[in-house]
Amino acid sequence: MESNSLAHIGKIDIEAFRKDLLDWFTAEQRQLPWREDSDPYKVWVSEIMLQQTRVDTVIPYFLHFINKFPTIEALASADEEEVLKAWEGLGYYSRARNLQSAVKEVRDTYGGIVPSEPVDIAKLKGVGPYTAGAILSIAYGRPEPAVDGNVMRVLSRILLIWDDIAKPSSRKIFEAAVRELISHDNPSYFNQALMELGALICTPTSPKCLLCPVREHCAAFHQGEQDTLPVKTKKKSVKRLQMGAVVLKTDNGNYLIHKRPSKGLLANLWEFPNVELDSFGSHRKQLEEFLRLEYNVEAKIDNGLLTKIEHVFSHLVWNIDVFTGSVKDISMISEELRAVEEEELVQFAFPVSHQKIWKSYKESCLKD
DNA sequence: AACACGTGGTT
DNA sequence: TAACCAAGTGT
Repeated sequence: MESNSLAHIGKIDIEAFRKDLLDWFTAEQRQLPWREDSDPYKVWVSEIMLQQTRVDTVIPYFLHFINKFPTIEALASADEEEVLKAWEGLGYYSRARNLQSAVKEVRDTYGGIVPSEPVDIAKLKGVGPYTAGAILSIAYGRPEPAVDGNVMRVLSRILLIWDDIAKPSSRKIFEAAVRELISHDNPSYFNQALMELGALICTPTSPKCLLCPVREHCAAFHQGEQDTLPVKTKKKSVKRLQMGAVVLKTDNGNYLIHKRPSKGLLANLWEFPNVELDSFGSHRKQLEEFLRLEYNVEAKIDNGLLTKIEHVFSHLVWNIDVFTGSVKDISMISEELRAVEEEELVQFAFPVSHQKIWKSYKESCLKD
């Protein structure tokens, strides 16, 4: 990390590198909804959505979200339920809650103007070093580094940096590199160009070096190391949990749904009642016991599985056995449970696995 | 520092 | 198909 991580930076013709990179971006950049103007709020929303998420996935969510919450004021005054519903299916739901929290902070503390000072913007919830640099450079033209996975991959190759990019401590090496390389005439294009190059040309596998506008500046290309960089250690394998879930119909035709806790996995999203199962005894009995003890609900679980659903997260996998069942008396229903009509379900934000549960349930109803 | 935190596309 | 990947942040 040390001083020799950036040994190759002195060998680059920085002026020529900037020009080649910016000329390429000017000619080849994709037309994306968040590139139509540099409204700091829209830049902000796009950057949060793009965290760990593909451009093609984000586009429809961004269009809908900006249409529904066009301004900081609109988002700040919205119900959290509405915001989560607009985020449904995007994943990493704390992004949505942190974004709304930070937007309220901007309304209340900064007069509704996204702060343009690094120390201020970095305080906002959900705005880390990358997002701060992205907003500052793209919306305000400040020469701040915006180092994401693309930038680390691209610069590890151009500058032949062998540090492990999976280590948090490596990011500052790349920030130091960007501070030396960045165009002060157009920091916005420079940062976006580095990311666009990573997305379109300098890809994780099979980089398209023969199409690369800066290959003559690239140490890895000259040394034939483009396929060995970046160095990135592997993460450990995920844990598997056996879950049981149940679509529970009340005697007056409503369905029981549960709101998840405000912290942790899928926070504040709604779901069908579910619990981790052990391998001893009947899954039906375990579910009935869980419903009685946890929610004070006396339920009859039907014989036979409705379906099995696999829900893959970054760090774990749920194998969900899905049942159907009925409840007679919900007078003593617990707080986090709601009995809602079928038509009302669309108002609630569900994780993808529970959307699949409902879809499967509706398909099974058609057969009767 | 290491791990939690979603989802869908690719290899 | 299991593993990996994609414009990271919070704790």
